[in-house]
Amino acid sequence: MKELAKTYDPGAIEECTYQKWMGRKYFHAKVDKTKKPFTIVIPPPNVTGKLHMGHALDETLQDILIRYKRMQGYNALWVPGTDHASISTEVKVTNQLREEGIDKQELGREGFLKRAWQWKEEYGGAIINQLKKLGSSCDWDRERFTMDEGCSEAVLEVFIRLYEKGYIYKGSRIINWCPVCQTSISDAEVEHEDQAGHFWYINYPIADGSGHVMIATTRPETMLGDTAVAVNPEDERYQHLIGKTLKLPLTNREIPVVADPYVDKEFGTGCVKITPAHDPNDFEVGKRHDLPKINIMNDDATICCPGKYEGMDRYEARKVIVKDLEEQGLLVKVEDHAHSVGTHDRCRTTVEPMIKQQWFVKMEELAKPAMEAVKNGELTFVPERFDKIYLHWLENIRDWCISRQLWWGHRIPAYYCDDCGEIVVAKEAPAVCPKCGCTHLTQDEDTLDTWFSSALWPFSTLGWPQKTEDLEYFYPTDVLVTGYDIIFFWVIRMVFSGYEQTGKSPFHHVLIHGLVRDSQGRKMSKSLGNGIDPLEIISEYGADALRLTLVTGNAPGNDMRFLMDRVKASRNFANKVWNASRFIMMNLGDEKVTKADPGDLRAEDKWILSRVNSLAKEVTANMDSFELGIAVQKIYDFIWDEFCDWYIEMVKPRLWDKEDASRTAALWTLKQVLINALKMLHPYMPFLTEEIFCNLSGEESIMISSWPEYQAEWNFAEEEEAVGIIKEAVRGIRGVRTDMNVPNSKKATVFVVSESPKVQKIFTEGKRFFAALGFASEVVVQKDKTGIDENAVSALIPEAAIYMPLSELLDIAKEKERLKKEENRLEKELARVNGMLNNEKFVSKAPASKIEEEKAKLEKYTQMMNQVKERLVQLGE
RNA sequence: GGAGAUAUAGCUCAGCUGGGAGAGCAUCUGCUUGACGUGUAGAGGGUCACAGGUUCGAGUCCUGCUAUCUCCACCA
Repeated sequence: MKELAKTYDPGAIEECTYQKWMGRKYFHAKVDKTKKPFTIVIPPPNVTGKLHMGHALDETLQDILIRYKRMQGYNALWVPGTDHASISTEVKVTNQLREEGIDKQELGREGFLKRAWQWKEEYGGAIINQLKKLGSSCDWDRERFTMDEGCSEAVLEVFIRLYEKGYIYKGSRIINWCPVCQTSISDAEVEHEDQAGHFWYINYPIADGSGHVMIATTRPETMLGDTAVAVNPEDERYQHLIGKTLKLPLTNREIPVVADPYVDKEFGTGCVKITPAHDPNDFEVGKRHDLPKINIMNDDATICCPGKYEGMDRYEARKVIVKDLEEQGLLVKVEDHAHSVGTHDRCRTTVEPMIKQQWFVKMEELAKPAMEAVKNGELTFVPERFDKIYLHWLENIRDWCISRQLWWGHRIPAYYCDDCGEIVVAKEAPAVCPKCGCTHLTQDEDTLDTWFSSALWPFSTLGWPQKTEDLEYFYPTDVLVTGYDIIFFWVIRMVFSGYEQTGKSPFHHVLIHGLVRDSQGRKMSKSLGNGIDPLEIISEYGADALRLTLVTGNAPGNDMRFLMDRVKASRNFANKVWNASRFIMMNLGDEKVTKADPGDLRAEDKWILSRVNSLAKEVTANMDSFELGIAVQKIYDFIWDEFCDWYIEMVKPRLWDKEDASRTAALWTLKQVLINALKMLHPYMPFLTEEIFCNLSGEESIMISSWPEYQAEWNFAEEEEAVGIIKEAVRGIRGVRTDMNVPNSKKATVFVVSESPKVQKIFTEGKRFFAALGFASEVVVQKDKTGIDENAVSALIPEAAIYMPLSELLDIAKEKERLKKEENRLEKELARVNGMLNNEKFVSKAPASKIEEEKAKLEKYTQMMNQVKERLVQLGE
């Protein structure tokens, strides 16, 4: 057994421990029908990504579950990988090219993709290595990428299947356009934010010269594309206008006044300009009234209408248009108006609704089984409240725009015949057009939304669409762990894709976590510069300390603040475990101590065995219901409080005494309990526990050892009670001594007075604890106060009265004060208990066990109260 | 406009299906006892936001209300 350092040094062991695990293939899982599988697929981080606290939390939770299940004997598989992250990566590569003075368009599609792959190979792996620093036990042999061969095949397969079933269609519809990224984006990618803006009131002249119609708009520039003005059909003010024609200012185009219930009579002027090509609502109104759709913008959001405004940016055009209207006397007034503006979540640019030919997934039918899954419990969210958010989104789902005007991604497998216009959707380019037989076919230029491929991740990574053994065995996966921020983007799309393609939910449970915020509760962000780098925390405090910090004291689904004080507390705990282990190993020396004679086990041994036993039961139950923070809190308290501060201290005298017949039993118990505690801690703190476990047990690895299970022979109720009483007594003695300012060096005889033979026995057997824990020189147990100095200091516990003849130190005033306080407390307790027991309704309605419990308390408090009163009388009160 | 979350000790937060208010940090007072001062022993500190209700009993369930945060939503 090697000498251990005085403090735990994570840096010294993490790297080589991880290498050991990798080398021995402990993370690797293969089909084994004799074992039950447990599968998690990683939410693939973007290849552009750098490990941040959100990842650290996400990976830690998954690793805890995987390690736990692996120890429980499951065939645990954690599939890792990365996401190609279409826009993010494309922007990165484009910028890199620009720095080299290369224009993306000039380079062309093929050249660009070559560079993008190079970029992916060079930088895309960084995050994978960072995940390893955390201790993640992913099966790296199975690492996948959303654009690798298998995932790409799955994408083609799904696209074609959905197309053939009519779920994917191409259509000219109004979509969200990002003028900077120059691509369409889905509704989910639009973030709405409130911005201060204006309301411009503008007069549109009636063509027959009979006056004006006043409209209000937040976007005057879009009037260039107006093709109507709408009023509510029931609006009495405007009945006479319906059907009339207006002269659209600045263009002199004539547009009709239409009646449409969409218009809110109360809002604005009750007259709404209709711009079908640049507003989703207007688009709908336009469809109902068969209005023309006039596109007024280029892809970069400059005006494309011929004339004065052509080429102006949309905001510049707005200014000029307002000025022109003012000059023509058509601008009535301007009001401040806050309104919600849609922005692109990647670049914050205000999106422009535009009509474009795009590919869509028809969602209505696909959403049904996804909703049903949650309703019938096939799929559960932890915590449950996310059910509602998920269902609400699905109930209101709209078709999913999946085409992107980007190069980096899965190219849409649609081919157009240049001659006859036929569309062919196929895995490979057809040689000839099936309709006209020509050979002039061109593939669609667009790529797919990056979430299209991640939607297939749980099964594409297991070999789908092939019917692989892996898929058969490991799918559906068990748990998906992710943040609430991507439920819409990802979770929902995986679920409906899973049902559609495999007939099953891709996972049974979704464990949702919140965001890791900074110490002030702000989001960690690049622009604020308040991000904390997990790798720095790991190098300073260790991966285990970081992991523990991230999962302690936080309920699922809630955001958490990242506090350095908590990291330090976690580090301290690691050190505590280290030192407790060091102490045990020092005492074990070269002894193996593989067994103990049960007859040699003392009360404290049985107590701690019993405690670790019930801990295993509780922790297992907590982990099974995903209460990972509660579970680790219990392990933490057990190790630090019960095991270190009590058990180890209690057992020290037996260890010092080499002649003690029960020394081996103590060593054996220390070892057993430590091993069990380490095993329970291992999913949380893998490196620390591995290092100690291997030194202590001589076994290969803790991560392949078995999870502690509750065992009936380690259930010692009697000893638990006895040690409980001893602990109370020790606490009482310590409390009194501190109160009286008695130095530890001042030993005293401890008299224990109890009438109960059972309690007398407990204290007689427990005498040895009082020397070390209660600074006793001698312990005398008796049934009354005979022979005890009147002026002895007292400590009263429910089962006994304890006296210490420290008369020279007895401060009567202080002792009285303490007793009064105790009397006070007891009075309250007694009042409460009596109140309950005297309440007829309580006695008749409460469960019998509860009544018994309260009766027992009454007895205990009464006994205690008598002692206190007696003592007060003794002190002349 | 809907929906959700949070409100518990000075700070950051736990508290599962209702049955005597908890942790870490901070504060105060002790301790050079042979694992650990990244330690140890003790102490102080809370009308569990507010108001009702259900119940023998509510931090926990219900209703309302206030504050803060978040998500969803096409009000020009």
